[in-house]
Amino acid sequence: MALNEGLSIGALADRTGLAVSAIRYYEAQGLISPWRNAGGQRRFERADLRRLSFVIIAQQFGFTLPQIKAELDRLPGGRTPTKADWARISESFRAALDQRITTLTKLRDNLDSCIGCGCLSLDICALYNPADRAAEKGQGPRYLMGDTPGGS
Amino acid sequence: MALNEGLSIGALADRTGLAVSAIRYYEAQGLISPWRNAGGQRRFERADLRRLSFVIIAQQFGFTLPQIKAELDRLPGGRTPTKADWARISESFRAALDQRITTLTKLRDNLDSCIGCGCLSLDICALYNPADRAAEKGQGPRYLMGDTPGGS
DNA sequence: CTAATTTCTAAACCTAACTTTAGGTCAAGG
DNA sequence: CCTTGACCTAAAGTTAGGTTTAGAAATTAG
Repeated sequence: MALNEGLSIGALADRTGLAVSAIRYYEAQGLISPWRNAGGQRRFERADLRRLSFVIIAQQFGFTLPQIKAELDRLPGGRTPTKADWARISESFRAALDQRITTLTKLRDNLDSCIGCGCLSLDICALYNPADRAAEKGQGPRYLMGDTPGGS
Repeated sequence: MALNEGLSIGALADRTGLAVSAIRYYEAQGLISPWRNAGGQRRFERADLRRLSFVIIAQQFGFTLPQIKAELDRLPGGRTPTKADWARISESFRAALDQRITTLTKLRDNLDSCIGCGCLSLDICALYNPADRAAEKGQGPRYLMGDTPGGS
């Protein structure tokens, strides 16, 4: 191994725990931009490793890939997040998390007040909440347990 | 409208707020079993209305349709949930909710302890690699990360 | 009775985030 | 040199939870 040739995709997969196919997919989505060696194979730098860590973490917070890309793109000069950036981004994460926790807790409280009532009535049950459900339209899976974070 | 002919699918859609297509889909998934009139059209009873209410509520709790079906199927005699059943089922819901809240809260605490650290290091960041990442039931590998001590 | 709604079925389409497959190419070991 | 094994691309497949479409039959309104 010569100088600093960077990591191969397989090595990166080993270090991140991601599948090779997932890393290629992330590149296709514009989340990372590895360079290519003479033979056309991808080579990754430490910056890519960091960006991927960021992706993995942000996903746990429920952000979609476009949202994560937007966050990375918003960094001045398209940098990889530094300590200062991270502090700013954390605010957004924290807010999204807080909101999800609040939503779930409210749902649980409704459940508690409903245990034993057995009503399941469309008209009066607090658990049945047409107002919230009416909002969502369109195709695709309903992952509507609470809210999709992100925004702004 | 003669005697007790039951609701048409459109009427049921109006009462539940569900789309007609969704109701047909739920039937295809075995969540409800309406009868058919002479012309082959679906007719729904109040029991179906209740089952659908149950489905709607359970979905808000994040249960998948197969899980919901399992819950409905487990009722003695395939009944629609009554007050007593509901109390029992609520336990299960409550537990699932509690766990979800716990997970999110832990994630938030990790975030708090990480704000300002800016590490995003695969090896030491607490946000990266919560035990949950391996437990995700997605299609892909998503395996556990062993520590990768040592450099590139 | 006729026109306008509803409803019927089956199959195709939708999104998100990937994986799998097919058919080659590159790189490293013996 | 030859053979693995890792890598390449493009396209199609996967899962969840439905929606949309097309063409035909039933029901309802006037």
